[in-house]
Amino acid sequence: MKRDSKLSGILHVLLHMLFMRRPATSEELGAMMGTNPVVVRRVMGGLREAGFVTAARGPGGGWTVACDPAATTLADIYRAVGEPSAIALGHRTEMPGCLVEQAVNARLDAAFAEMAAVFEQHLAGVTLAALSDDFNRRLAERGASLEDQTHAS
Amino acid sequence: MKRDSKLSGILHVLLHMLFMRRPATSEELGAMMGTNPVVVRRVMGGLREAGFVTAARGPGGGWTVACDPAATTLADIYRAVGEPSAIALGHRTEMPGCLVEQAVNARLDAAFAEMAAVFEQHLAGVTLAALSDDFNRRLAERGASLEDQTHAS
DNA sequence: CCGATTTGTAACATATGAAGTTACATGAAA
DNA sequence: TTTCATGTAACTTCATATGTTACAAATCGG
Repeated sequence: MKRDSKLSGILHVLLHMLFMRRPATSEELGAMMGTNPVVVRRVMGGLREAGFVTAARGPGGGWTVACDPAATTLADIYRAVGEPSAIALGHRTEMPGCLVEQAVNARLDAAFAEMAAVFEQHLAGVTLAALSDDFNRRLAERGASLEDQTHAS
Repeated sequence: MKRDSKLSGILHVLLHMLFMRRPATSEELGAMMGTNPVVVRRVMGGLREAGFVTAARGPGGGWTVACDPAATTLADIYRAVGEPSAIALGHRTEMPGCLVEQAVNARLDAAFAEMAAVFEQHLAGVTLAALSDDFNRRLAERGASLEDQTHAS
């Protein structure tokens, strides 16, 4: 199955934005994510609607973080990007007239629901600030500077 | 994302096979699963290699369950069908030179690993016999007979 | 007002992978 | 030796995440 990488991608650019003092354009963020500016706008649009970022048009415009990183969890971001299904398995048929299929689906659904719950709980336990701390820890371990990470790399 | 339904499908036919006294052909199983006999052979092939079913060629041949349903768990079957990834989310890049991406990936990987573990544990706690019991319970609730479930339905 | 810059969005194109299909070889039973 | 069945390779189809093009709308500096 082709994996959805919206969450991964958007977290990446959000974290970069936390270290920038000025609005970031879709073009810049696209370069960071290795993708097209339009893709960035599409995904960031969800965050904008949810109020986690703001967008400004025109020269000097771009995207700005508009939430408290210590109060925003990965679960919030996950929902804002449309909560794409985290589960790659499914049923063969959704409307089984067959009782065998019903028995199978019921068990699998229970497992799927458990997975989804565990995932969201995990995300809810990690704030953007925590991610930012992770990053700073890695920087320190490497003895690298913030500027080294501005995605010439 | 297109969901992988091999586990769902194969459990369905396995359960049917438990209630049959004779080998089931790929054609019959395909009709039950609403798919092509070749697809059935492909997936059953994994179970055969793992020893959970046997296949016989020629007239009167077909597939036969060759394991103890009370000793075979859904986790066994899941592995036998190739353990397709249960997780629909992924990283944007796998080899990040960027420390931001590393920080993000590490957190997401932890969440994914937790999901996968929970899923396999859940599957490991359900035997084919338990599924069969589920089915019989549903039959009783409905007051239906076994024959009603032979997939004309 | 004008032109440059940037977001917003629709419409279309590409790529990936699960599932479906065709074709034919192999083996077993009557 | 014919018929029924699996075994498997090769190809097609379909869904959908992502990428691309095109252009409208808004904002800023002059």
